[in-house]
Amino acid sequence: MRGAGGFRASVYALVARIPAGRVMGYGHVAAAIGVPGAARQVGYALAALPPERDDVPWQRVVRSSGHLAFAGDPVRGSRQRALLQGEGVPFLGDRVDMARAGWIPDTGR
DNA sequence: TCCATGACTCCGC
DNA sequence: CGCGGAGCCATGG
Repeated sequence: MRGAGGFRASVYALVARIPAGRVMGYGHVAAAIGVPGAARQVGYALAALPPERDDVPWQRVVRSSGHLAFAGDPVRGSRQRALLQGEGVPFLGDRVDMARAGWIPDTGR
């Protein structure tokens, strides 16, 4: 899992650890699994996320700026925002309040 | 093994 | 503060 022969597996495992009401940036996730700069691959991994992995809260992964990845998508975009708000994620207009909703694995907070 | 793609990020204007 | 371009790295054909 983590690291060897499973970049995507590491992403799924970490995203699955994100508690409700919290979010992480793509770059943060990549760095957390040991591959800083691979933010695009995190999104790519979630894009390839199979239906079986419905246990992975992909909606809790947003951009470093706090804006949603699907901001321009009227279908998935609105759904992601609805899911996050339903979990109690603080929003600042159209973007997430990373200062409060941002979650770091090691801190456990 | 090489080439093309992409749910991103940083930097400059 | 918004827009555009270049850089990055893993995955699939």
